[in-house]
Order: sequence, then structure tokens, then C-alpha cells
Amino acid sequence: MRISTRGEYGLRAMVELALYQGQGPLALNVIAQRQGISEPYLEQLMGTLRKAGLVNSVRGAQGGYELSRPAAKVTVGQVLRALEGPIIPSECLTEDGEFVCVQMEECATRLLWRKLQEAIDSVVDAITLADLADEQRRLQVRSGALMYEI
Amino acid sequence: MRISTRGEYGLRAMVELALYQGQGPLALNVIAQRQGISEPYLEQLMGTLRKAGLVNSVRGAQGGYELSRPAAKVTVGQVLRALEGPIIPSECLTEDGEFVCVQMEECATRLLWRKLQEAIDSVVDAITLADLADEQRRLQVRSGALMYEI
DNA sequence: AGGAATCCCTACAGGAATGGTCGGATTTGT
DNA sequence: ACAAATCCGACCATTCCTGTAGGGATTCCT
Repeated sequence: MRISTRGEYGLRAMVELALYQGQGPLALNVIAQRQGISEPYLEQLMGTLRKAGLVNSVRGAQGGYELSRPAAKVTVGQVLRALEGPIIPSECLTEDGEFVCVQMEECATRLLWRKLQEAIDSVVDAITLADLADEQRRLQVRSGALMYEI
Repeated sequence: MRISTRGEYGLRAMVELALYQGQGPLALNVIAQRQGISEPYLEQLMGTLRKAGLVNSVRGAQGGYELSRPAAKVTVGQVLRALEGPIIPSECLTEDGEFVCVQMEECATRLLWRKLQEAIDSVVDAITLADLADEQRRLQVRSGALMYEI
């Protein structure tokens, strides 16, 4: 029951983009270096996020990536689902919360899976990239980093 | 972000044991057949559950498995963690909610992982096998099954 | 005592997912 | 034109998942 590095790396990259939103596109190698992620690997992830419509890319020199919407309009759930597929605890559940379990017509564990999914969704759909970017700024200020960038 | 079949099968088997608790041990092949699970595969899972202290086994003819505690004292979280390892969203987190992320000293996504874990734990640690067994009985009665067993 | 039932354990195996790498094609600012 | 970037598809090693196989140990029943 884990989020893979895809979701973790991709989300960290998205937070990075949120931090610098409105300042032009951010190049892949900058993000990768800043987050300590393999560049070609992150490239794949960004491709997925672009196809999902969450980021825009600018090709050519001085190009890079930027959020396609304000950070406050992008939820963590959207990012994670784009990268990891539907976040559902069991095969029994579809993305819509429907059941597709053929095995048993009536199975008590469904009750559990549904509650689990609701709990997860209520978290990932409530937190936006803006929330995480705010948190990140707070942490950076506290630890005294990044002040030389003014 | 899924529970594997290990957790799913194991939990279904545990619900089965909860349903028949107090009526002597339930043989592996009975559970496997009733739940539509490969018998040798389920055998492995039961071994894990036994080592975790969640079930007792009775060897020899007429043997089988039974819950080591009342169903109301066994949470879904205990079963899932025994079978799947710690239920944590990210590598950053340990079982205790501590952070072990070496990469970045301060990372905003930690906020998210912690909230996610709290949400998941609040579900799996609140639901017991007795809850699921009750639900199962309710479903079976409603669908008119099992009445010929009286 | 003997056989049958049943759990116990280890090893193996095919397939999918994970976590990347690599090389080249394409686009675009300078 | 050149360099900086994204884009794209193929490849690859490792691990995890989902079992299977086979034999050993224990206990009940007759």
C-alpha cells in the first residue's frame, strides 16, 4: 500500500513548478537537479503529466515546463492519479466507486474498501499544489535557505 | 496505490474464520473453496498470519485454523499490515510516522504523506473482523443464502 | 498400528511492474 | 547555423506478485 516513486517524484516536481509559477517555463534539468531525480526518468513523468493536461511544455531553447493552471486549481489527487493510475485499494472497485467483483456477489470487505477509498480521496482531493508550495516556502524560510536568491 | 491480493484474500479468509469462531478449527481447503482462492497460495498467507499471532493452527486430521482472539479484538489494520507490510504511502515514512527521508531535509510533501497515512490508519484501525463478519451475515441473510445450513 | 487428514516449509517459476537508461528526432531562441 | 531543450520509443535489470510443486511433520480415527 504505497505510492511509488513515480507519484512521489512527479509530485515533488509539480511543487517545484508551483513555486516558480508565472516566472516562465522551468527546464527539466533544473527540476531534476533541485529534487535529486534522474533527469531522463523525470522526463517520462513530465510527459505523462503533460498528456494529462496538468503541465504545458515549451520546446526549444529556454523552454521547459509550467503548470497549465493556477497551483490552487490542481489537486494532489489529480497529479497522483495521472502518474499512478486510479488510487483505489482493491480490484473490486472502479474509479467511480462502483464494484466489479465477479467472485462473490456479496462480500463484506467491500464495505472496507469503499471507506478506505473515501478516506484517501478526501485527503488527496482536498490538498492542492498551492497548499504544498506554501508549506514548502514556510519550511525553506525557517531553515534559512534560499535567501540569497533575492 | 492498491492492496494486493495477499491482503484481500487474507482478509476474506479472516472474515470466514470470524464467522465460524467458537465452532472449532476451520480447515484450509474449506476456506479456500468457499472464497475461491488457490489452496496452496492461501496456505502461505495463513502461515504469515499465524506467525503474526493472529490465528492459531491445529495440526493433524480435523485440524485447521481459528482466530487467536475474539473477532472484535482484531482490526483490519493488523491483518493487512501482517500480510502487506506497513501501510504507508511513501518511503519517507516509517511505521511510527517518523521521517527517514535523506534526500531533502525539508520537503512539503511530507505533510501530505502524513495526512494520508492518518486517514488510512483511522479506517483500518477502526474496523474489526467482527464488524465485517456482521456485515457479511447481513448480506447473506438478505440474499437468502445459507439458510439451509440450520 | 496404520492410514488419512491436515498443517508446515522451502524452492522454484512465469509475468508484470518498477525504476530507470539510451539514442535520436524535433522544435526554437540567439 | 548552433545550441538548448523537449519529445519519443525502445530497451533493460531488478524486484514483486501470484502462484505451483513436493515433501515433511503432526494428529485424529478406526
